[in-house]
Amino acid sequence: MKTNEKRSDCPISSSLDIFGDKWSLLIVRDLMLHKTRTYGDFTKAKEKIATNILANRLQVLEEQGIIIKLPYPDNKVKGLYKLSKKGVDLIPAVIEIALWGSSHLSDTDESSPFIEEVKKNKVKFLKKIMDKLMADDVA
Amino acid sequence: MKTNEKRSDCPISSSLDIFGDKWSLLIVRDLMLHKTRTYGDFTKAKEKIATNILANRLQVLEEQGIIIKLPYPDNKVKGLYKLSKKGVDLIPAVIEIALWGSSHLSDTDESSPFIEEVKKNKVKFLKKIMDKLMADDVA
DNA sequence: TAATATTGCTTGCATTTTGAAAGTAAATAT
DNA sequence: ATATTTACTTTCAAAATGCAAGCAATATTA
Repeated sequence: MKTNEKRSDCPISSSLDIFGDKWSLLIVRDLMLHKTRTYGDFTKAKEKIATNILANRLQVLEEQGIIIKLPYPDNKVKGLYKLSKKGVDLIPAVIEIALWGSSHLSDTDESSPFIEEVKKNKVKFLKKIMDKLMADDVA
Repeated sequence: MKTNEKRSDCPISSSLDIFGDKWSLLIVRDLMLHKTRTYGDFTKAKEKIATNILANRLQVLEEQGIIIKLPYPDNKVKGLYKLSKKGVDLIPAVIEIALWGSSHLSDTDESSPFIEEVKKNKVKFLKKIMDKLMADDVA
């Protein structure tokens, strides 16, 4: 993976240079909805990411300062991944993608609890979830 | 390209199944900023998309109902691509990505005229650009 | 304490996607 | 009538993806 090549100075293009793939934003999604996750938690997500891809995406997202890896309390094998401030700031984009999918794609999980809440009051939901994720010492 | 395989019922995952790559949203970007574009216009964008990839993405986006191909007036060779309603509805997501890139990535084109306008008043900008794109008979 | 299981990866290899370059057919311009 | 433009398609090498197995460092269980 060549993560250091920018195709242009366009902020959209440069963003997609980092997370323009089918997996990166799903990692952000899982961290957004669960606050922290271990490596094993990610592998248990229903989309079934391959472990080599997961390891690569976690590394890229960490290099880019979007996620942070912390030690797991009282366990030297496990690690805890969480969103950084830069990662939390990606949530509005992820939410817009979720809203689009939920209103334009069939057979998507419309009844997902967070989608309903977002539709009811997007600003309130965003504030709530971003505040929660930023609550503890985020870099 | 297998565009018909859904990894899960999650609206984020299903959205990324369609446009989770480095090019699709750049096509949406160009249509958002220029209203309509020909095939040749897309190839002239600064990111230099390969023509085989462009042809494939245009086909997928059309199949998915995100873009519409219209005949070019008085010319049987050219075509005109434009966003459908479903495509216009992707603009909020694209804008959030642009805002994120613009505030978190260095060397992005901060001074791009539309980014400044979005930062000044996002809701107003969105309304203006979406209204404009929806003005003429959008499917 | 010794054997077993868990965790977070890495490796090998086949398949799929991407990307650069060249090619092509239809239509338009000269 | 010839040259050029337009919108692709084809070819082939390189890179990314995905599946399965492997592995070393803990942690748990007997």
